Amino acid sequence: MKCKELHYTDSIHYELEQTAKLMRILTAQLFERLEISISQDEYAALDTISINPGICQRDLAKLIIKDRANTGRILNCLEKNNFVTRLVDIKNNRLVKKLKITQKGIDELNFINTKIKSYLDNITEKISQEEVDRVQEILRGFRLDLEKLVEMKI
Amino acid sequence: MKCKELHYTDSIHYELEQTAKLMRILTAQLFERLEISISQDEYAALDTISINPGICQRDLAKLIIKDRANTGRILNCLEKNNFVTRLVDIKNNRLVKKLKITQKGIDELNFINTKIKSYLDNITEKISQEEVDRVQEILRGFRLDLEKLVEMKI
DNA sequence: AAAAATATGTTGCATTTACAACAATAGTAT
DNA sequence: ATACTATTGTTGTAAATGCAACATATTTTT
Repeated sequence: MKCKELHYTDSIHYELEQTAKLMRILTAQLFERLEISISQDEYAALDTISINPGICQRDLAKLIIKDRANTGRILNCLEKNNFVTRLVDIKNNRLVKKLKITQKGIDELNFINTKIKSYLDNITEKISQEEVDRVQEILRGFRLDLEKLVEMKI
Repeated sequence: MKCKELHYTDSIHYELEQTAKLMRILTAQLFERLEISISQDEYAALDTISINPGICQRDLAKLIIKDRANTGRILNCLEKNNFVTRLVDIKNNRLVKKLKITQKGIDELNFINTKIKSYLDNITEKISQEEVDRVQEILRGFRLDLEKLVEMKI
């Protein structure tokens, strides 16, 4: 008798959404309080670009799970602040805008990382590192399965 | 040397957000494909009310993590479809609107549960039930900690 | 070679969402 | 008693988001 899954709100799907929603609100409040100049979406984009130098906009959109329109808008902000550069180039014989983080962007990224690290670590302090790692690993597998199921129109 | 946490996009916080985002998109597509008449937010609200009969709007808002305005709008839809009733009553000497699910609402809830169950189960099929339970348990503790940290203006 | 389909980025718009202001009521303070 | 504050729900509005349409260029099809 599986009473666990009778309610959607008891499912792992809903638990995931609620936790993520809270996490997002908390991060926004943290960014506000620490007077961080960019949004958490811009921060995520900047971090993704720093790991994937030369990535084009569409591939970035897929990684940060935003549509191309909003990815472009995020990049407008980052470019205006000189945190990234857009370089028109060729990829698979296609004109694309390749993205690179600037030195100013790297500095900003490090600055934000330093500022928020202790706060973010604090959230998971009650959970052992092994458990955090384990959850992260399972979530990753979960996400990779989801990516196969979802029709991403990006 | 902890290389894991050097990048925000490698953190459990970001992993959580990405996974939840995909989950939300997939659920929306599922609701669309199965021609389910209400949104997933309305579904979550309906489920929450069914578990907490007589709950007032503000308390519901806290549970589904929406502001009062949008919770009210969700309830407008559910009430228009006769899935819930709003009954003006007193709680702590305050006038509140207490919510109850109707028989039609119960039927709709069961109908949706039946329709989506196999699809949702399918997503986590590669993960053992024990692991799902474990992740859910850890996420729950994580969420409860988050609730203490976040300033909820609801 | 012409036409159709695909890929990439941008613009416009309609929906969603959050936040602030308001109305009504009740408790608390001066 | 009057004024101030707090609670609950609604309305209005500005910002965020997603989706469709477009412009441009390339590949594939006929």
